[in-house]
Amino acid sequence: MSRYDFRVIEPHWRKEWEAQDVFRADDRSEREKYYVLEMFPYPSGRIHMGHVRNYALGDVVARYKKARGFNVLHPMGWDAFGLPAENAAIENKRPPAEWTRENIAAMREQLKGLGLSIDWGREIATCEPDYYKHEQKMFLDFLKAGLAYRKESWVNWDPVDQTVLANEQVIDGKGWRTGAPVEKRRLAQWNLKITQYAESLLSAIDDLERWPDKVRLMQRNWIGKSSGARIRFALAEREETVEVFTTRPDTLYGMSFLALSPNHPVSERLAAEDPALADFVAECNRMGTSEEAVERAEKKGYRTPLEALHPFTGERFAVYVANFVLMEYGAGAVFGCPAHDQRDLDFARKYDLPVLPVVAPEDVAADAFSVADEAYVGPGRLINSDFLDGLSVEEAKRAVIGRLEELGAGEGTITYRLRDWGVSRQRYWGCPIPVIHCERCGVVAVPEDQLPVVLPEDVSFDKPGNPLDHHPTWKHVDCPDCGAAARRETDTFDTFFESSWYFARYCDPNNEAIGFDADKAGYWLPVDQYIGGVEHAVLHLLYSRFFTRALKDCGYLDIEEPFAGLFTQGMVCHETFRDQDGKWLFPSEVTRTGEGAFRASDGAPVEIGRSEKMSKSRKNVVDPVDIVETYGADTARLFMLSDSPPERDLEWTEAGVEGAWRYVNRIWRAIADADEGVMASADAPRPDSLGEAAATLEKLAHKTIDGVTADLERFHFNRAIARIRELSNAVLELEGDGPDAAWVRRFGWESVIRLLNPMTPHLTEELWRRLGRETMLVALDWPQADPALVVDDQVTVAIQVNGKLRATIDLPRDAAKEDAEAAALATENVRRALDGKDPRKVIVVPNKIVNVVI
RNA sequence: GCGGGCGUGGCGGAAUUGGUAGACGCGCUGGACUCAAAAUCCAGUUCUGGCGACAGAGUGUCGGUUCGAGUCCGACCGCCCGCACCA
Repeated sequence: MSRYDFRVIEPHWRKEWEAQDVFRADDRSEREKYYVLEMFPYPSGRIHMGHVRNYALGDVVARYKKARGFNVLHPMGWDAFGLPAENAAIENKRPPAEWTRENIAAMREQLKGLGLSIDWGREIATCEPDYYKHEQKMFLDFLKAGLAYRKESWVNWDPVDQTVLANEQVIDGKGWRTGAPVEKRRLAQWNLKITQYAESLLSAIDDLERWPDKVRLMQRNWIGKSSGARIRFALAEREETVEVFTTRPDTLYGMSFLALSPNHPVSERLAAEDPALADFVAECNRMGTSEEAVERAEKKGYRTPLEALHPFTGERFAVYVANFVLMEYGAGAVFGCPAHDQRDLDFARKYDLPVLPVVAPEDVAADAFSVADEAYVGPGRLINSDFLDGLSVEEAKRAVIGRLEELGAGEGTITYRLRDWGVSRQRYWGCPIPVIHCERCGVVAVPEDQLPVVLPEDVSFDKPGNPLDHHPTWKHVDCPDCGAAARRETDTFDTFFESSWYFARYCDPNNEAIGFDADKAGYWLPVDQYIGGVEHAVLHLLYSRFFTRALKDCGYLDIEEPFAGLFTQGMVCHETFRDQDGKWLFPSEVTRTGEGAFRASDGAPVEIGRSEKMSKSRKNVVDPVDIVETYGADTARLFMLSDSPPERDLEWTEAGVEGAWRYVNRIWRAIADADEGVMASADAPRPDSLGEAAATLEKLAHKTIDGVTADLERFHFNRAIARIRELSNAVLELEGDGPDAAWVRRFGWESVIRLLNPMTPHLTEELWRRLGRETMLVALDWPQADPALVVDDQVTVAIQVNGKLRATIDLPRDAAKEDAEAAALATENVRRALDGKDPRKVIVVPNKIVNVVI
C-alpha cells in the first residue's frame, strides 16, 4: 500500500511548471483577461495560516479561470515598508533594508512551497527605489493637481510608534497596530484630498455589485453623508460671524445656546486672552477619544463673553466652548436645541439653559407638549416657531433653508464624515516625501529629474526618533529654486500609500520610466477578483479607490474603480491552551486525549479555552511550514478549503488535516495502485452501452462536473469538495471489471482529478500522468458536462400526507401530473391514511413532491 | 446608542425559486485484519421509544402566512462584527 510521497512529487511538478513558464501572464492575448489578486503580504519573515488561506483561495480562482480559457494575471509582491522592520532594527541592530530583504527571500520560498500559480516574473517589493520612485512622481502630480496639500492640524499621535495616524488607523481611540491610546498633537502634515471624491466614492459603491454588502455598508458609513444647512450666526457687538452645521435647521426656533469646539479659531483667540479658558481647552485636548473615555466624559462647557444673534429674531444667546464639539466635523460649531437633541438637553440642564420644544408629535396638542429628561427626536409638526408653525419637519427644513438663503445667513449643504487622508509619518522605513523646505522659498517640490529621493540605508537607531533627522548628510540639500541651503522633508509616507497602487504596478512591473504603461494597465485593470481580509474595509480598500480616481485625474489611468470583484475571507482560528499558572501554551506543547488536554513535557493538565483568531500573543498558532513538511502543500490546501465556507472563520484542527490527508491517500491508492485491467487504457473509447451501475456513475460524474463548476463560480469551495468526495466514493464503490466498468472507472477518476486540480495541483498533476496522460493538467481545459447526462430520466418523488413525508416513489422525469397523483394515491401509506375517503386536494410539484391533503 | 450579520446533530457544515432537513467531513461506537498497536477496510451514528418493521419529536423562543416553512412575515432571546460626543 503506497502513500502520496509529497516530498518528491510536489517539488517535481513545481519544477515542471516553472520550466515551462506556465503561469506567465501575457500582456497581449486573444483570450479574455482575468486578473486575480490577493492582498500582498508584509514580509515578516514567516508565512502564517492566514496567508495560506488567502493564497489557497486565490489560487483556486486563478487555476480555475485559467482552465476556463482566460488569460490570467496572478502576481505576488511585498508590502515591504513598515514599522516592524524598524523595531527589528532597534532590537537586533540590523538595518531595516537588510532585514526586510532577507525576510522576503525566506517568505518567497515558503510561498513557492505552496504551489501557487503565480507569475513570479512580476514580483515587486515596495521598499525598493524602482517601486517607490514612481509614487514620488505621483505625489508631485497630486501636488500640481491640488490633490495634496500641507496643513497644520490636530492629528492622532501614537505614543508607542511615535508617529501620526490617519483617522482610519485609529480603532476605538487606539492605534491600529500598537493598541496604545491615541493622543492629540498639533503638527504640519501632508494630506491627500480624499474628501474631494467623497460623493464619487459614495455613489459608486452602488455599482460595486461583486463586493460584499458588509464592506459596501462600512464604506458608506465611513464616508457618512448628511444633508442639512450651514448657518452663519452674527456675534453681538462684533464684526464677525460663527458658522455652524446642522441636520435639523427646522429646530432653529428652539435654539438656546451656541457651542464652539475647543479648537475653533474663535475659541483659540479667546483663550489667548483668558487663562481660565486656555486651561479648559487644554483639558479638552487631553481627553482620550476611546469609547470609555467618551462615555465617561461629562458634557462640559465654558461660558464665553460672546453672544450669538438668532438669524430670524435677533434674540441673543450665550456662546459656550464645549468639550463635545468636534473641530473636524461640520463647521466645528453647533447651535444647541435641547428639546430635540439629547446631548444638547443634557448640556442645557447642566447649565440651566432654556428648553423650548418646537416639534410636537402629530397626535399631541401643541400646548400639552413638553420635554423633560428625554429629547424628542421623532417626526411631528412645528410649534413655537413663528412662520413654521404647523409644518412637518421636512417642510420646515426647506422653509428655514429658504429663509436663510434670502437673508444671506446660510444655505442648504451636505457634509461628510470622511476627512482628508494625512499621509505624513515621522518614521524612517517608508517612502521619502519628495519635497524640500527652504527658508526663503517655502516648500519646494523635488524636481522630477532628481527623483527618486532615495532612502539612505546607512542609518542609526541609537537615538530615539526618526533616523532621517539624525542622518549626518541626507537632509541637507540646496534649494532647487534659489540654491540656498535647505532641508529635506524627513517624514515618510504612510505605508498605505504603497498599497494604494500596487495592483497597477503588476500590470507593468519592470517599467523604469513610469509607474505603469497606460495601455497595459488599461488591458489588465480593474482587478477582476480581489481577495483579502475584511479588516481593510475602510483602510486599504478605500484608499485604493481614492488613489485610482486621483491617478485618473492626473492622466495615469482611465478607470475609477480598481477592484471589480472583492471577496473577504474569514480568519483562521484555533483553540487556546493555558497551563495551571495561566500561561499560554502552543498547540505543539499540548497532547489531547479523550480525557482532555495535557502538557506534552510533563503531563500536567491544560485548560482548553475557546477558539480564537490565531495570534502570537495567545500562542494558538500552527506554523504552515511545519504542516507542509508533515503533510505536503496539497493536504494543507485541501483542508483549508474543505470544511468551512471561505467567508467564515475557519477552525484549524489537527483532526481536520488528518482527514484531508486520508482523503489524499485514498484517491492516491485507488489510482496509483490500481490493478491491471481494472482501469481502461487512456485511449479506450466509451463502450456503446453501459451497464446500469456504470451508466449511473457516468451520470454522477457529469452532474459533479456541472455542480462543481457552479460552486467554484460562487466561491462555494467547501461544497465543491464535498461533491468531489461523493463522486470518488461512488467510483470506489463501483464493482466489476468488465469493459464498461473499466471505462467508467477511468472516466470517474479523471473527472475527480480534473475537478480537484485547482485545490490540490501537485497530486492531481501526478495522478493524471500516472493515468497515462501526457499533457499537463495545468494546460488542459476545464471539463465539460454533457447536459443530456446531467438530468436523470427517473426521479424520486416525495409523497406527503398533509405535508408530512409518508413515502417516496420513483417516477419517470416529467411524468404527467395525473400519473404522479395516481401513483401517490396508490401507495400503501396514503391508502391507509385516506381510509377509503377521497382526498380534499392533491398538490403535485413535478419531479419533486405530491402532497395529499385530507 | 446607531447600523449590519448569524442562531441547523457531539463538532465543522449541506439544503437553486418555500417542496424528502442533516449531503460531505470530523468525532464517536461496534466489527475485520494484527501477538499488539498504528494504518487500512466494513457497518452504524439527529433525538426519544422499540429486537424490529415502525411511531413520535426536531433547524434559538413564541406566534403568523401556506397544501407545505431551516427558508417568508411579526415579536422576543442569544452571539458576533462595524461605527460612535457626527451636530
